[in-house]
This record gives sequence, C-alpha cells and structure tokens, in this order.
Amino acid sequence: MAGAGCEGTSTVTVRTLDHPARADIRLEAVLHALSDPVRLQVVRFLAGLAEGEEAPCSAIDLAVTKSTTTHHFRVLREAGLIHQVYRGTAKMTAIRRADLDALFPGLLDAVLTADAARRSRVPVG
Amino acid sequence: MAGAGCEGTSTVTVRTLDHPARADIRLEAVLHALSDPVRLQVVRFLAGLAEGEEAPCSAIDLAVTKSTTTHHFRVLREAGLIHQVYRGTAKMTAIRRADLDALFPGLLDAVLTADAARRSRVPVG
DNA sequence: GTCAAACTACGATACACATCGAACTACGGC
DNA sequence: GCCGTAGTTCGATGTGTATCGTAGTTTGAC
Repeated sequence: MAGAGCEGTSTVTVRTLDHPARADIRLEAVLHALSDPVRLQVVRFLAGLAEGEEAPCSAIDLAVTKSTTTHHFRVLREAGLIHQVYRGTAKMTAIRRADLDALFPGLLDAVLTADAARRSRVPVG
Repeated sequence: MAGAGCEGTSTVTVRTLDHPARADIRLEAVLHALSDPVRLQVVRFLAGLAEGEEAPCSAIDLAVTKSTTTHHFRVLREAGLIHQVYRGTAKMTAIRRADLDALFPGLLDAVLTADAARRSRVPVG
C-alpha cells in the first residue's frame, strides 16, 4: 500500500512533510518549542550552520533515543522553526531563519545569545 | 499555627514570597513561562507599565478563575519574570525587566514586539 | 534480491500542566 | 468582633508531553 504509515505523506509515495506557512507560525508555539533543552540544542546546532545549510538528524548528538529525536524534530517542524526534506535515506533539516527573523525580529538571536552566555557560565550543560 | 498553609512563607507570619536570584533564572523556564497565552498577557500588561510600577493581580482582566490566576502568577514568579510583594490585602506585581535585560538582552523586547505585531494582524486575541 | 542505515509509527508509561470549584487565610475597615 | 475583598490551597480532572522499546518503512549500495 502506497505511502501508508508515513506521517504527512500524500497518496503517492513521495514522502513530503507538512510545514506551516510563514503566516501560520505562532509565537507561543515557537516559545514552547524553544523551551525544551533538547530542542534548544537542535536549534543551536542548526543556527550554527552556514546560511541555508542542511544537516541530517543524525548529525546532532542528542542524549535521547531515535524515536524521541523524531518527536522533537516534529515539534520543531510543526512550530515552524525548521524545514525538513527527505534526501535519500536521510532527512535533511535547516532552520527557517528568514521566516523567523521576518516574523519575530531579534527573537532567535536573543535566545541564541542568551543560551550561549549561559553555556559559557556553566561549562557543560 | 503561624504561617501555616501559605506558599513560600517563613515561620513567622510575614508572608514573604520566594524569588529566584538573577543568576538562577533559567532560559528554558523563561521561554516556557512565556509560551502560555494567559501568562503572555500578564507580561504584556506589566511591561506596559512605567518603569518599576506595580499592579495587583486583580488589575489584569484574565479569562480564567482566581485559582488559575494564582497558578500562572506563581509560574511567572518562579521562572524569574516577575517580582511580587504583599501590600495590605493586595499582592503587587512588577516585571523584573532589569534582571531579564541583563541576562537575556533583547529577548523580552523581541517577544513583546512579536506579540504586538501578531495582535495587530489579528485584532482580537 | 539482500542488506544495512536512517528514520517513522505505535503503544506504553510516567509526569507535568492548565483548569476548575470549594473551602480557607490574611488584611483593612466598621 | 464581624464582614468583605484579595488571594491561596487543595483535590480532581482532562490533556499534553517527554521518554522509551519494538517493529516497520524507505532508500541506496552491493
């Protein structure tokens, strides 16, 4: 059966992922997504990449299982923080910086700056 | 029994409230506190007051019961977003802007700006 | 086709949270 | 002392969430 059992897939087997449009990104959802340490780690990693650069889920060393990782990536995607696309066996992820900066100017930078400052105070987190 | 049954009260009946020190304010807790619409409304109201100005809980018209209001104010206080002090029968609340701006420069303003922008797009929220 | 790698789905679990109503406490005024 | 106002506490409830393990799907390589 084509495309069965795949979250966000249309009838044909193309493996597409649903993303909220820029206008549908909600501030509360973004703040909630950022309030989890695992997800903040993901965002921190992606924000450290070059503009538009992608990374597979496996590139980030998270202290949780793969199924939990899938969960967190979905929360980030549905909140509008990241964009994901299948490329071969990997699922490439990039941060939606342009959308975020347009909707919430300075928010992402403020969070990343605050997070970096805290991490420099408390060496290992 | 002196001071029994009062959250954060010391042995003598003085009704003191515990607040985290500036250094103990955690970014995740702040983001989580801001990710609830009721609490965001409280912060928006307090941020609109003059510098250092206080307001009683009852000054904000929230669409929840008093016990739920108590809950949200406690979340905000324990996250380090607000400072509360008893004054007569009222509990006066002020935003901890200096602490927040020192720890997370630009974060509160970015959230408030984004919230204001969204509220101007969607008139009633 | 077979196999391994990458990721997903599902069910379970344990915990956190937003909400309420009802009963209670603290304070100021009469 | 009595009462009203402001806020708290407690228990309950329904919902959300972070986590896991196991089993499954998809894809590229062989």
